[in-house]
Amino acid sequence: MDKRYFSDKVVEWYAVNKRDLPWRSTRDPYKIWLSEIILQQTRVIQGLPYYLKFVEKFPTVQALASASEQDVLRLWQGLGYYTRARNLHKCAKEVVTKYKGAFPDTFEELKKLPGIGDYTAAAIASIAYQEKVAVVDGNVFRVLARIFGIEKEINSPEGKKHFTQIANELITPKNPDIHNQAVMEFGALYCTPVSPVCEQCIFQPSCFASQKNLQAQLPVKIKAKTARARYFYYFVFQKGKSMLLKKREEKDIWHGLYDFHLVEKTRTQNALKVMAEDAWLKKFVKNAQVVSKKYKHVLSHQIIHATFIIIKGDALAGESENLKYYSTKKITELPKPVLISRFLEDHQLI
DNA sequence: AATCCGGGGTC
DNA sequence: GACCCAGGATT
Repeated sequence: MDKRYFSDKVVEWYAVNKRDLPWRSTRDPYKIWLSEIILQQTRVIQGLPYYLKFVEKFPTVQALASASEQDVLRLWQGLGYYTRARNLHKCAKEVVTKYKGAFPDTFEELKKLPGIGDYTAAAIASIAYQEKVAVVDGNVFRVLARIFGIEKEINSPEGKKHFTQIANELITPKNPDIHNQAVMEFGALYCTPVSPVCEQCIFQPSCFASQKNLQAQLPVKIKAKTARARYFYYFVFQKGKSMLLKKREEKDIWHGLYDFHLVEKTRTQNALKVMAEDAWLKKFVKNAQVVSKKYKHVLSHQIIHATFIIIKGDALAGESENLKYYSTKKITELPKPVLISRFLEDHQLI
């Protein structure tokens, strides 16, 4: 397919078919940045309520910068990839302190900020400042691979470089923002990962993948390794209307979020045996009233098998800095992994 | 260059 | 329940 034909047609298609989304009716770089961070690896339908919450609570970059990381994480709760939230906050603070509250207006300068990589820098530079730089996200990979029959792997450095070059050859000097959004929207609404709507697609007659029936084979990617299994034993100490919570500070999943005292094993074990083997926990075995409940939590690269053991009664004496009792009311205000939230709700503990 | 971070959707 | 999606940071 001719490149110019594609660019013209996809922009025409966008004018008619684009969704009406709140971040598309603003020129505020702050709101455009916020939407782009939220939409990383996240569908519009899932990210939209979070965007609205953030704009309402933090209408400006200054408001976000002066918030605590706790508040930002709590508002982010449930979205996943929590590094995005920590970098969001960090970035807001940098914009205020290093750029006097105004986002930098070039691709290269934007990339220096935390949480802003190639894709997000291109999105902000083009959408907020009309810089002629192509965005290359999952939608772009897919649309270009299928329509032009590009069989390079999208998750290799060479492949990524190749797609970036093609995307930048396609982009029109006039309205690069519209062109970028058009390709992504087309990928999100028509040229979808599974079951693309080729029958109604304007490019169907000249689409490489459609002609050769290779929609399911394109784009090509190196397949990921299988997830590793982890076994978490959570000990839920209840003292009246309080529970013992720990802030996760180690370099691992759920950094900065709160959960219970945790013992990790490499395989399934009896909960009481796990207790007996732990120097600190074993003294609670004899007077513990144990209520056990198992959960499985599937992440991209690991599978968490969690067993929750409730220990009732005023059992604990030694509270430490990152392990202490929180009232039921306070717990609702803390950022927690979904697994913990689900457990607390199931047992009506909050 | 390889690996780590999560949600939800699809079949 | 297995598989898919995929931007940025870290190592």
